[in-house]
Amino acid sequence: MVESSRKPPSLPVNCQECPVRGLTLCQPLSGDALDIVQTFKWGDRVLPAGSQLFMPADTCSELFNLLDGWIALYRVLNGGQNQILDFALPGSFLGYQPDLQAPMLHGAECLTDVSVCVFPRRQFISLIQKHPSLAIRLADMNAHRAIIAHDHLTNVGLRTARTRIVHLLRELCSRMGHHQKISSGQTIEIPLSQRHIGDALGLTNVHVSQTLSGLREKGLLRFKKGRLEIFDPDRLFKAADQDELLAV
Amino acid sequence: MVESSRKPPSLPVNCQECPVRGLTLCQPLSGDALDIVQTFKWGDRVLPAGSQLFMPADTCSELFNLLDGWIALYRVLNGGQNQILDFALPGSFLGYQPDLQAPMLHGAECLTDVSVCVFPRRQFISLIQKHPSLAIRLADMNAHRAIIAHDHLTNVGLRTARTRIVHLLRELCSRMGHHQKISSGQTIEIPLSQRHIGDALGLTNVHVSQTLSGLREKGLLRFKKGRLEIFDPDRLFKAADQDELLAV
DNA sequence: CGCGATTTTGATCAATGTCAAAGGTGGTGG
DNA sequence: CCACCACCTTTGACATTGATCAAAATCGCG
Repeated sequence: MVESSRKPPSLPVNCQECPVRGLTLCQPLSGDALDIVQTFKWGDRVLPAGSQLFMPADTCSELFNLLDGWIALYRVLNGGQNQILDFALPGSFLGYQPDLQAPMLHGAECLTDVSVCVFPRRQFISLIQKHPSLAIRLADMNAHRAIIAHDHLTNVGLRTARTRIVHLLRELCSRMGHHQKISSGQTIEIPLSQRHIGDALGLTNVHVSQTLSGLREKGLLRFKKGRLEIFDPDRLFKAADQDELLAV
Repeated sequence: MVESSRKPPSLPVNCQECPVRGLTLCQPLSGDALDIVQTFKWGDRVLPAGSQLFMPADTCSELFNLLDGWIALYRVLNGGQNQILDFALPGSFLGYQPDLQAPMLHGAECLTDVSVCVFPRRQFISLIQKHPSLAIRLADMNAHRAIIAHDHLTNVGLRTARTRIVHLLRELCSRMGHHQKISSGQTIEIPLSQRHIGDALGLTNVHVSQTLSGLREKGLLRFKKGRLEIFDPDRLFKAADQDELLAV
């Protein structure tokens, strides 16, 4: 399931012309410091849709900057149930946890073909020690992850299936850069299956399907094969903002 | 609702004898650097149970180290619904978000009498720029917050009311330092009302009450007036670990 | 003693899960 | 080109969880 519109950057990637410079960890670095990071990084890697960048409980010797593609971060319980914690978009910094030696607490599954830039885990602490602006940037990115997790938690804890789905889709649109008004009938590529949506929101795929049908029949949106079409953004998002007022 | 066993530290607090040194942001600092932080901090503050350290949308000129007491971090939706995002225990660093000038995204309500150590927000960035170990510590604490949020999300997204409650209580016990085996009949102070539990887990207070009754009738635990009594820790936690096997 | 907040209980209802089956879709190999 | 297969989506019937509403009981506190 590769998106036609997505063209992977040519590898290896030079930091100076990194396609996600302004979004990543490296964002605060000036020209010289960027060169240092350039020598620090191990290289780049491409993975096909459906593969795993790392799995829960892996001991991982690398850290990653997501250059291109979508990745789902998830946990699994003993019972086999799956919770998607977050969707990582280009610019995300992946694999960092407080204890860098500890096994990973979550997995990372590629939703599309993906390319990443690879850092060695070992020397990472000394790198950010030498570049305090990186450490601060890292603190900010982690704080941002916590905020996104809190959004997500609020969505799952407080809202009904219908508004959960609408809020998730809106957040993804906004994180893709569609902040400005979405025009009626606009279509946006969101490379998720209904199962992914359900796993993110604590719903079954069946119920997601039924709920999406309802939204489609009301003329609000259509979600088909990774393609989101928004018919009535005003009504849709105003209702979602006033929360819970998407009633019948 | 003040806990009898809790005695607030005498104020003002000297950093060298800080009661939560090893847990806070300041943990990596040596003697000299600690003195610098000592001069940096504005002072200490005591708040009564039920008061708000800050509220959602506040523009806040301070940052806080929680010295003593419990605080609930929460969000509210337009509809007035309340989601508790996390419970802050002594050592938590409160108020940091990526944009330090932006209005707070969540509120902080004191669950007990509380004492905090207060930092000025303005010069905070320059402080951590001068002390990279602080920046790294901050990154770690933020990563840890994200992990806790992911635990919480998984709990709410995947589990049934009964296991949600058990897992929450266990996590709180563990964060209070009761890692080691909990003995049968042991009682632990958890200063929450059933409403708080519900607000954290996306359940109504009514359903929390009914579920706790069920657990009590099964001889597993009792939760009464902020006092958790665990009768059968083995059965309780083994079942909770195998997830969902707390059936009837 | 009396008041407000919290907890308990019971009855009913709505939202969501579970199960089962059928239809779509894309990919693969003959 | 077709046949087949795996996975995803849709639909319907039914079961279950948890919400809602209401009222009584309990607790903390002045």
